[in-house]
Amino acid sequence: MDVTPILDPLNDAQREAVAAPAEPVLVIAGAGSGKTRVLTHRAAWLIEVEGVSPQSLLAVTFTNKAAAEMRGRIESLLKMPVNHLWIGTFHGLAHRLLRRHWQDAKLPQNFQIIDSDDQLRLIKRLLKNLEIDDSRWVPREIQYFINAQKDEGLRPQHIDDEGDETRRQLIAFYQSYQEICERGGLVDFAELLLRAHELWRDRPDVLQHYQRRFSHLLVDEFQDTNAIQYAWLRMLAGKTGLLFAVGDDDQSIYRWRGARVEHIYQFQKDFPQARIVKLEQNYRSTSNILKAANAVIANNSSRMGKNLWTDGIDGEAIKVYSAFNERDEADFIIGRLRDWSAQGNARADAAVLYRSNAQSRVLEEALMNARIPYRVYGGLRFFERQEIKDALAYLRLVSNRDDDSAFERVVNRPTRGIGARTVETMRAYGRANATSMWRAAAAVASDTLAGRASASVLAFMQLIEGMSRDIKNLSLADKVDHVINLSGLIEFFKKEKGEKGETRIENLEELVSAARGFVLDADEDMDELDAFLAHAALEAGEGQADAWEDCVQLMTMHSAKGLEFPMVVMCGMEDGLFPHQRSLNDVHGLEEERRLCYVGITRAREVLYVTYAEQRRLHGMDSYAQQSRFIAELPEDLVEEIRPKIETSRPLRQHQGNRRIATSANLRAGAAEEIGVRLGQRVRHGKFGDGVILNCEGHGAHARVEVNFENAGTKWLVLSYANLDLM
DNA sequence: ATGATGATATTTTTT
DNA sequence: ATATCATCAT
Repeated sequence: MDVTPILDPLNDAQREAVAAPAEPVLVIAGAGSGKTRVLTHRAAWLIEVEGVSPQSLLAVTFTNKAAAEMRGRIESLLKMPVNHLWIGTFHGLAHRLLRRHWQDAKLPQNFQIIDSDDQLRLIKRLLKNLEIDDSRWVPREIQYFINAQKDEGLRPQHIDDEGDETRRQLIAFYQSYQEICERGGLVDFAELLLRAHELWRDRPDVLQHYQRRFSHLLVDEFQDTNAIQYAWLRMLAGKTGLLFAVGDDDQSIYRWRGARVEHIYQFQKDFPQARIVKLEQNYRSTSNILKAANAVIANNSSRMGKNLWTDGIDGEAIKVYSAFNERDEADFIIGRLRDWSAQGNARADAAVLYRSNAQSRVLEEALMNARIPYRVYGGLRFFERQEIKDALAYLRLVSNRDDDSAFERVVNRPTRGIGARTVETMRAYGRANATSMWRAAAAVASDTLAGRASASVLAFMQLIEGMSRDIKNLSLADKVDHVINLSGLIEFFKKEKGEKGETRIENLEELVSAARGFVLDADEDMDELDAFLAHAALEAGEGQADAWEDCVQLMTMHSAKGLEFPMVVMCGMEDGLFPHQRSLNDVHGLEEERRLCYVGITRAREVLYVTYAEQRRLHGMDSYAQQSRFIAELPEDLVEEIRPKIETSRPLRQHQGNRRIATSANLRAGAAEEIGVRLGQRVRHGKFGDGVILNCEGHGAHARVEVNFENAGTKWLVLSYANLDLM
């Protein structure tokens, strides 16, 4: 057996993990230390060297992208396709189990998956239906509560209300929500995991089957597992299963959605014989960047402890720029991006990272003005678009009439004379008789409802029944096409003003293509339409499937995790923004923000800029902030401060006399002359109108003037950007 | 059923 | 500043 291709490209630590004997292994893999490489080489090692059948391997990831990448890399290592190797997301694998054992899991065969948006709508409707004072309840919080309980593996009957009325009510909501889901055969994301766990818990025979089959479990991003995911893994591993988990406690940034780093410590308790391997050699960044990252993360108290190092070069210093305001910050970034391009680098190799999405706007405006192509990550994905979800809801209703979530979505979309009143009547009937909207509609249409409403409801029901009959023997794509055409959605969107409707119709056509390209997994014995609907829910598609152009990359630090760029700008580094205001108050929150900062820094390969604005317009208000405490945590000797401001405009100290003030005034006048304006000069601004120059500071591209506008008050403007007309 | 008006809140995101 | 949402008027 030639093990060279598997072991040769590895360093000692990586090799120790990959070639570990049959024992549980926990790999603490620092950023850029070759985590995916270890995972894929371990799989190859097991198959090729240990003779483990691919069928006995289960590899779990968090995202579809990671799953696809892992499969691709294992196949290229082994130089053969590994179809029987189960690689997937926790949710995807749980879904697979539930489809195979739908009866044991007490689900209808055609159960459907609802996404968080469907879930939220369901909860909003539930509140209406229960005639609850909805000013007291925020649907999002109820959703959060339900998911948090499910993530912990808890059913309503397991939860203690602790004598708290609010909590008691929340538990009641969970209960009612669950009843609606059960009735409609609906399964939300958290439910997939919980059900799969309960399936194994309640059916030892089923569990045993999988325990026997999967002798080796590989887990990616282990620090991101929530309680139910870890419980699921532990159950599957049983006494003899071998868990190989890879993660980084310092990159745990998803506590707010249930992830528990503590599982890394729990692992060592649950598997005391486990081998722990730390990967600390970094193959991504310059030494300076790594030193900075190490220094920042060292301020966290709860960590396993790890120090990244490289045998590469020191590289450039980390450049910190303090901007006057967010526009000046954006201008500075534009300048650096221009330099970057001018030095012959690809724009796509530069990324601008920010803490929250709202920050992208100013950057986008500046990039647009500067004619620099850019791409914003995140945003609406294909299967999440309204029109797509509308079409899918029709399909869901065709597949299962009791799907209330789908029913409510499309019953009056396009408008067909079934208004709020009529729907309310149906809801009331449904609630009173504990039945679905569809059955309620049937019952109500024949007696309770008035003529017009009744006719509309009957027409809707006939439409769905008709669709169901018509498409029975059609191919999947033709089914989708037919349902879209009969639904009336096309005409409905045609009436929409602007180009929006046009785009929506194009998207619906795209949905038909997606259906045409959909291939049902050969060893999955399930209805093709149901499989397609599940696929739509579990893989919402690309956020921005733009053609690959050479674009600057804009994204949040969260979405940057797992990526790397030769040049990185971390912007908006102000206390209150990053670390975020809502995380400032508790230690856990602050430490998570710091880990996020660590993630941001370690995205950079060669060049790292850190910027902040002293003044920022946020929520329509100007606010002043201190630079982020994380900036102060960067070692001084690694940092180069970029300070364009000149000292003349610094506030004068109390003890300074008139003479100094006069000098200062002269200096300002001189500075004004230098940048081509005169104090007291009248100017005109495109937006603020006419005004008078009161003051100025800085020079070159950073020169600013203070202008007193007749109608807009006093403002500081960056001269090179403000486009002032001198009068 | 649709549109205008005013109140409200505004991290992070995958499945 | 702005997006979302409920409420009220047309």
